[in-house]
Amino acid sequence: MTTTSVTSPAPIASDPGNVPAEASRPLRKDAARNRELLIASAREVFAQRGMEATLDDIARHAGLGVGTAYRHFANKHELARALMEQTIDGIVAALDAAGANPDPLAGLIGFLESAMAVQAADRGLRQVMMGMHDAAQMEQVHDRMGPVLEDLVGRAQAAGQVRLEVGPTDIGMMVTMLCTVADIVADAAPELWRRYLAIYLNGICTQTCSTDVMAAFPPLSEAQFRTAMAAYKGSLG
Amino acid sequence: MTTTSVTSPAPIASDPGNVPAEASRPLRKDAARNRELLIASAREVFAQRGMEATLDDIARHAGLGVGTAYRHFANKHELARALMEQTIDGIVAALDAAGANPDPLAGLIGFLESAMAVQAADRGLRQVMMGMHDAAQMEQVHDRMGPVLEDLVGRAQAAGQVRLEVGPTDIGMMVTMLCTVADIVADAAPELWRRYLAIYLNGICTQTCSTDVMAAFPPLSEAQFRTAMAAYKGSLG
DNA sequence: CTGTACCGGAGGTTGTTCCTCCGGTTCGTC
DNA sequence: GACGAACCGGAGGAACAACCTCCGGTACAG
Repeated sequence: MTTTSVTSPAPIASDPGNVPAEASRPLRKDAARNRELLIASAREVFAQRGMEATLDDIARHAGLGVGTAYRHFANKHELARALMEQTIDGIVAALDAAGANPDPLAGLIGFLESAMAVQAADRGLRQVMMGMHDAAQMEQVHDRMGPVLEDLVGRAQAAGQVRLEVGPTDIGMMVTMLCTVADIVADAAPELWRRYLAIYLNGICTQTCSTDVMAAFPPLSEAQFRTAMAAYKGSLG
Repeated sequence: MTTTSVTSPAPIASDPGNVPAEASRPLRKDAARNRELLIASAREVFAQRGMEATLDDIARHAGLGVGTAYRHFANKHELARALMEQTIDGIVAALDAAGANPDPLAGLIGFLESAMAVQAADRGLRQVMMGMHDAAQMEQVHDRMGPVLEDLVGRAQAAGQVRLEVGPTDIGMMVTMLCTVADIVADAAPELWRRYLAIYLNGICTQTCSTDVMAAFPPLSEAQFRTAMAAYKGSLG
């Protein structure tokens, strides 16, 4: 879509190039420092607490006052959007790389693993990818990933690696489901999504495999499961 | 929902027996009628909009004033809890029945299908089962279902029907994931959870199957997927 | 017909989120 | 080293939402 003019190569993070309407004078030293602090803080806070975090939260976490935060960013959405864009670009790039893999299933699995690893560590990102926060940004993701994914699945099927009943949106739905797992066990077992990815892949592939993954990431115990589900309480929304 | 008569012979629905501290006189005719209206309305509203519905909403949906609602029920939680309890009792009963099935896998699958069918139609219930609303009630569910599920999975493994790496909490996690799907496609394809249940079963069973289910419930088209994800926006929390 | 139980919904209370405002501080320049 | 512009901080107000109460008016039971 319209590449946001908000940012340059090293987007938001680096320099005073992102006031759009004005060739601004260089930020004063303290202002520049605080801007960086805010961006770093935002990254952490959004990753940890998700999009419902407040600009107030971000400011406080950066050790700054609220006013300072609002002077630098009109609102949290502007900030969040720019931050997410960077991360999503990385995921899309990973998919493009996967699309070039001569072994389509290996490419697909590799992509899923890297994309999920990023999402497992970032609750804000999960919310964007699951459509729970910014619809426009999610659309953009689908625009860029849809065709590549379709091609990859098609080729994996042609190669006899993936069952013929499977469709491209099954992959999207799988990612969404795995994000739910990642949300639930973010604290207890941050890599448990790998187990359920393995099971699901088992379900859509022609050959059974992944016994080793399932051994490496065993199921939650009954007690762990209960604790995790209870903690999930307010986790979304 | 179903058009069943509101006056079921079940707990909360029937009569003035649930004012605890007082052997109350029978409700006046209009009061009794309104009480039933409120209960029916609550069932619909919670199922459709989930637990974040307000007693105000329920009253309005019943065509009554807010005051009337608050006179009958101290708050929405009291009402919700009683309502959910009935539904959950049904699910637990289904599990107990499944536990008695001589074919453990058939029992397990039958239970999952019936439990998911109920949850797919009731967003409020999904929230309770996923721990997003009432922790105590969820605990109760786990207490009653945990042992039966464990036994069922164990027997299915002993019979060589389910892979040995699988644990009982995998079933719980699977249900949770399927609830996410049900949430997303509640409007677009209310039975699509069956497809993903089939895929997961494929992933945890020793034998591949379910080709027919996957054909009967095909994947969303790209366009459907996008629409559903976009609509999911505020669906949770 | 009369008194009591019940109805309705305006509006108060509390809690949350977002943002603004301005006295005081720091920076960079002369 | 001193002055003005740019910046900081956080109290607090505006906007919103959820929840519940109150009381004038209405419908039922005897």
